Amino acid sequence: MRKDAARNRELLIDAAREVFASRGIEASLDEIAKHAGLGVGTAYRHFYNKHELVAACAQQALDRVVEIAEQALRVEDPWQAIGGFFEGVLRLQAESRGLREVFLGDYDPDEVGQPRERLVAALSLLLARGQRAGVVREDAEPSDLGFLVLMLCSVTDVAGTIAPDMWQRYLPMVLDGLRPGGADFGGRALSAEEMADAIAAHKKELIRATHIPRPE
Amino acid sequence: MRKDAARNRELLIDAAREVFASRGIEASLDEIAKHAGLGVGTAYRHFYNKHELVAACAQQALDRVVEIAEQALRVEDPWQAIGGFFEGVLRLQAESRGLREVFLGDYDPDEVGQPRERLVAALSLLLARGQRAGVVREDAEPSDLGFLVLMLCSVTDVAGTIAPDMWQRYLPMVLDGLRPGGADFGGRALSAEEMADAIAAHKKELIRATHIPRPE
Amino acid sequence: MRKDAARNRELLIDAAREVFASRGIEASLDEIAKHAGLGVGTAYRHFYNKHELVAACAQQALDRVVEIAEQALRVEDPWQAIGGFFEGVLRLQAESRGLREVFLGDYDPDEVGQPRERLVAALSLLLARGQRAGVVREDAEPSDLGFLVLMLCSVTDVAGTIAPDMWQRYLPMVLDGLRPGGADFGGRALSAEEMADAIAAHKKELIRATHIPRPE
Amino acid sequence: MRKDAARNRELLIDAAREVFASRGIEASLDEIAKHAGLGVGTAYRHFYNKHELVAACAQQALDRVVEIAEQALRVEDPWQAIGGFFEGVLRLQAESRGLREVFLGDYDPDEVGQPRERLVAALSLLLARGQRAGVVREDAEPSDLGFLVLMLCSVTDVAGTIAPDMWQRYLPMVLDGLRPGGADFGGRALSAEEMADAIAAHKKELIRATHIPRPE
DNA sequence: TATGAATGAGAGTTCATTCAT
DNA sequence: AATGAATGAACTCTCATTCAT
Repeated sequence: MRKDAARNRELLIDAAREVFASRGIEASLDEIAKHAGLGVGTAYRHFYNKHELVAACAQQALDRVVEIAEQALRVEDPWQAIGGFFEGVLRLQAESRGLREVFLGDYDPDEVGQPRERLVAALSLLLARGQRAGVVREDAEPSDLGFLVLMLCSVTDVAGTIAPDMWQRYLPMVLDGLRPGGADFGGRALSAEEMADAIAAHKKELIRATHIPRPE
Repeated sequence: MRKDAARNRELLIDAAREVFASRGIEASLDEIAKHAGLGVGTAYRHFYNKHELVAACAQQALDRVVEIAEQALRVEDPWQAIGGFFEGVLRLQAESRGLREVFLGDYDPDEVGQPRERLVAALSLLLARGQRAGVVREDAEPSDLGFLVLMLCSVTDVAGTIAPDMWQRYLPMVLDGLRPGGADFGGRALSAEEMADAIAAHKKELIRATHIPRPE
Repeated sequence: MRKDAARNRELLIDAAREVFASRGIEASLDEIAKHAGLGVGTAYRHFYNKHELVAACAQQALDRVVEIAEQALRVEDPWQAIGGFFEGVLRLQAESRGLREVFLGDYDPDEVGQPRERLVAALSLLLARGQRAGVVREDAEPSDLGFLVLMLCSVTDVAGTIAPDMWQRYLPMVLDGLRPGGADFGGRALSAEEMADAIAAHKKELIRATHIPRPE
Repeated sequence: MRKDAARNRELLIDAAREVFASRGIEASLDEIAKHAGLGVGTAYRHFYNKHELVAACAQQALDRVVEIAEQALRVEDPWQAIGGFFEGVLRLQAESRGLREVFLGDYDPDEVGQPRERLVAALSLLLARGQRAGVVREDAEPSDLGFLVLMLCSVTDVAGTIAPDMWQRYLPMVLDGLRPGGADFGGRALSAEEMADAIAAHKKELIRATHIPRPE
């Protein structure tokens, strides 16, 4: 029984991801449930409201990014590890359009705590290793990795079906910017907390697409 | 009366920009009209449907970007001209959040022909001047300017209210990438037509939020 | 000035008839006014509301039927006069579809008094002449002429574009029914007043399509 | 639940018939749903749009007419069978005003195929029996039965509440017209297909009141 | 527990009518 | 007197959410 419930939850999240990708985030729950081969009612047994389903998708996306970051940590060469992280995320983004939208809007910072911390930890390590090895500039910070990968994501997002690999054109430039001797940064970086705040703020915008917060 | 009508059209577009910025693109026409101090019916006298109002906002945004590009052309120094263009666009984006969303979705390529051509023309000139002066790498293309500015826009978009000037941190890196001797590009650039296509395709995604094309 | 006003009134009624015929009675006043080459405001100078414009069309239709009846009276032969009346009305109906709808809904018995009386008078005379000449059965009444012509109108109405002359198939039968020795009538006839009442009642149904009676 | 759903479907059709009868076909779905004691949403669960609800009413009306025709076939005497058919339909029409409007506009010839065929079959049989027995003229055709009953319906339609039985006055005349030796027909009859076409064309007029076809 | 029917608020859109010019 | 812009109530339809089965 428990197994079935868990299975249905997965089915719903997967269906949601697919339907959101093709129909946009304003797809109806009816359609998602049907796509999952379940009734709407079942969706409401697993998620308090549409918003929570979206959040679960975001969670899943975040999980995959964390995985990519942790995999990168297993790469011996510190510089290749960083490159691998970028490529991994971008490839994910290219295949599941809208990931960025969903990823950024991770919807409930309070509930996503742990994976986020794991992400920050992984990125910090990735960066520190590079800096220790002298292949990454000293003034780079973990949040820079976040913003730089985001920048490339937005290229993919717009280039879309026409040229889903467009990010590859700008990747060397971005990586080059991380090297020691790269152009001076034009301002200070965001701390991990600030970045979390920024994302949380940005999420509000996206959340409006799903409106209706918890009651009470 | 004509004057009042024109005034109301402006009022509506302004209201739409503001409401879209704060409530997202799925804000209702009722709300926009109210914000403009007008009745819904009036909105429909001026715009065939919601989609057309969004398109008008996009048009306006595009116009402003074109202006910025043309202003940049009047700057003597070719390199400063390019930097000025980047700064101008980013500053605009920072002040009117959501510009990117609306700008990219300029909604009817067929109807926006002329401004877009003016934009491409201006960017091409900007680039050519830089290349002739030897301050811009030879293999850069107009579409690169577009994507690079977009990348910085996305930073602003996410950093939002927390750090609306975050783009400044990455601007030097991006500009550095345009210099001769910058890191090799990782793939070919998009031609102006391809970029237009990509944007047009991307727009479809956004258009789903507004759907309902002209009838007949 | 007076001339212009009268001219515009005619223009509007004509436009209304045409637009109602092609677009149905739910056509908008805007469209009718545009078709007449005038502004909506002008329509409201001439007609208190949409309902009154419809009523004016009905009035005009009634006038034309009265004319047909009075023309028939000028035909020497009493039987041919009656046949001529039927043919005249049906031909009118065939060419301007929807006449029946508009005609029946003559909308304000109080205001249409005179033409209706002229119609009843003409029909009574038509009938009496036939009865006096012995070519029409004695128990026929003026309202019978009305219903019989209506029956044929409904055939035209449905046969529509496919076979606008379908009424001709059943005309002999109907006329035969008016002859002395025709099949016995199955019930009593309506008096002129009753028929007026029936039409007035029926009109209410049609009026609902135009709703909104005078205020107060 | 299935039972409840079916019940609600019936409730909606019944409510629609009643509301259409009293308020006209342009009654709002809100009103119909309320009359049925249901929410609008429920109406839309059962019928894709207003048009389909009207079509369902038409379907029901057609079904009842088919029943009447098939009942008539069970009457021994061929002539009385025909008279019974006329009386049955007219009585139905008298009690549910607007039947004619809704009946004629049976809205989707493709989907109503079977009942229509059953009707044509029944009418053909009715007629053939009469002709074989020598009580119906040889040149009468099934479509004649349709038009003749329609003619009487229009009388009822107009006479309305004032004299709902007015059709009885003209029934003998009409039946007499079907007898051998009745007045010559004034033109050819419509074939079953042509009549279907005429009705389908007429329906377009009515459909305008309901517009908006299925999407895609 | 799963289902899908029911609900109703809310969105986009139209149009009779009013009124400033 | 004529115009057409402005208004807002009303209509059709959608969809997140609830609830009977």
